[in-house]
Amino acid sequence: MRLSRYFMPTLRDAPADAQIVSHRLMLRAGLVRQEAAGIYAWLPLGLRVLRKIEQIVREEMDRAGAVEILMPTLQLADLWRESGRYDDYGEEMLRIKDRHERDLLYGPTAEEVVTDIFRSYVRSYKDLPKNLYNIQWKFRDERRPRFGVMRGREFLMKDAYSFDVDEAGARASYNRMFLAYLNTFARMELQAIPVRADTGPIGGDLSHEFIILAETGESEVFAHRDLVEMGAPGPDIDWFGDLQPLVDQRTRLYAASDEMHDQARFEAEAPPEKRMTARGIEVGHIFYFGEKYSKPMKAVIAGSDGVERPAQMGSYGVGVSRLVAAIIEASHDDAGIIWPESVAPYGVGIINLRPGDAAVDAACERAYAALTTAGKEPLLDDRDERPGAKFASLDLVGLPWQLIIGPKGLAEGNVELKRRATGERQAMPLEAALKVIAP
RNA sequence: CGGGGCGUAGCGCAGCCUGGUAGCGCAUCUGCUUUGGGAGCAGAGGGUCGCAGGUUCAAAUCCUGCCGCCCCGACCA
Repeated sequence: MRLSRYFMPTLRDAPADAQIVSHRLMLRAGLVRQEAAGIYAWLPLGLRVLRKIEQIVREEMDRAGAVEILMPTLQLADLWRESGRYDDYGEEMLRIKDRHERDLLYGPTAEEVVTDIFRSYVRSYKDLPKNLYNIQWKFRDERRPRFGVMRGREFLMKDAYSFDVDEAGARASYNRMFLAYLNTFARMELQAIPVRADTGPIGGDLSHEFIILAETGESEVFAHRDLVEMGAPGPDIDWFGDLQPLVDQRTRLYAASDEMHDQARFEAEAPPEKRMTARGIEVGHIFYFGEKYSKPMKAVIAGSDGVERPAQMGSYGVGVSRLVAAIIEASHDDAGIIWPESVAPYGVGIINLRPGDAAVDAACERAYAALTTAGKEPLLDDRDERPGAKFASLDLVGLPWQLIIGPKGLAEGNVELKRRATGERQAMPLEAALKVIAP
């Protein structure tokens, strides 16, 4: 993409409304524009990041055996009356009427819809397990939207729903999601800590929140340090084998968010040098909730004994749009965003320091063509701006590499290659720089 | 929803207390000079001062109501 033809409205000053760093940087870098409290338009750069995150989530869901569908944003109130949640959900649900005076709602989640789909087609234990997911916009009429897209009223969520014939199967489904989440966040270069979460009235120990570490996060986490260092299991595990040991390994170490924290247990279970207290952002939440929806909605499955029983269900959420902000919170500096390579909107910014200079233009075009061919998605800054302005706006939008091409360097046969994350710069011939970026 | 704050040009702000017909920086446009970390000079354009009432000879400024937005708290991907 050439900046001269692009739409990347960067701002020198962030609007006063934006308080936290990710919100300020998202507005300054031209990723989003606020339309109302908690409601945002996604601009080209922000949309590209959102799509890349979405794609990573999709790939890891697919790998773990989940199957993508797309459910509507508008849902029938009658379905929610069946589960009993229409009256329970409260003011956060955006309720609307169509022209026939029928009650609809803009979905805050999709347990009812997916259960309705499931029960329409699946009858036998032989068809299980199933895990259906979608990546769709959700609406919650938050009392207090805040922190930009971190807590919006409209947000993009990946929500998966597992169906199993019994609790053992449901636990296996839960484990797949548990490990898939660790892989998902690891691909975004985030350190995610699974912490035991409140399961509410369902009980049991099968609910975890995934907190990513960021100094500016809203919640405090207390965790055994080994948990962070253990990292993700990686893609090459036997997804339909016994995952329990891998999960146990990661759940027996102490980890709690502030509301679940027990200092005495923490001190008993983790030696002082292993106790880590940090700030974090919740980016995922998984639950096993059994028959909560399948029972009232009569999503029943015939077992091998021929007896019909409600399906055992779990649900698994990832805040896709929230992740955009969370990644920025976890990865930025005074100059702007530092995108992990996997979610960067473009792979490399080519800075033409002197548009109109034939040699510089030619070198930029050569780099642009080579990097495009190599799949590195270059963004060529060919605007008629001063060098300083280009450096500043490329630092702000945070592409992993900057390839700086100007007359002075070219006279010596060199371009300059800068790593955004470290600030490290190196002069070298263009061909060498291209090899570094696209080996 | 309770508490606090803020709405003046695209963005950041001053002016309001003490009413007299709107200003600064950045951005934008034109010209010239510049060009390796957000240039300099000269000129230009752009504002129903959130909205609606009221007080007054006169309202951005005072009063009332409403709307919007932000922050803290209680709740949440």
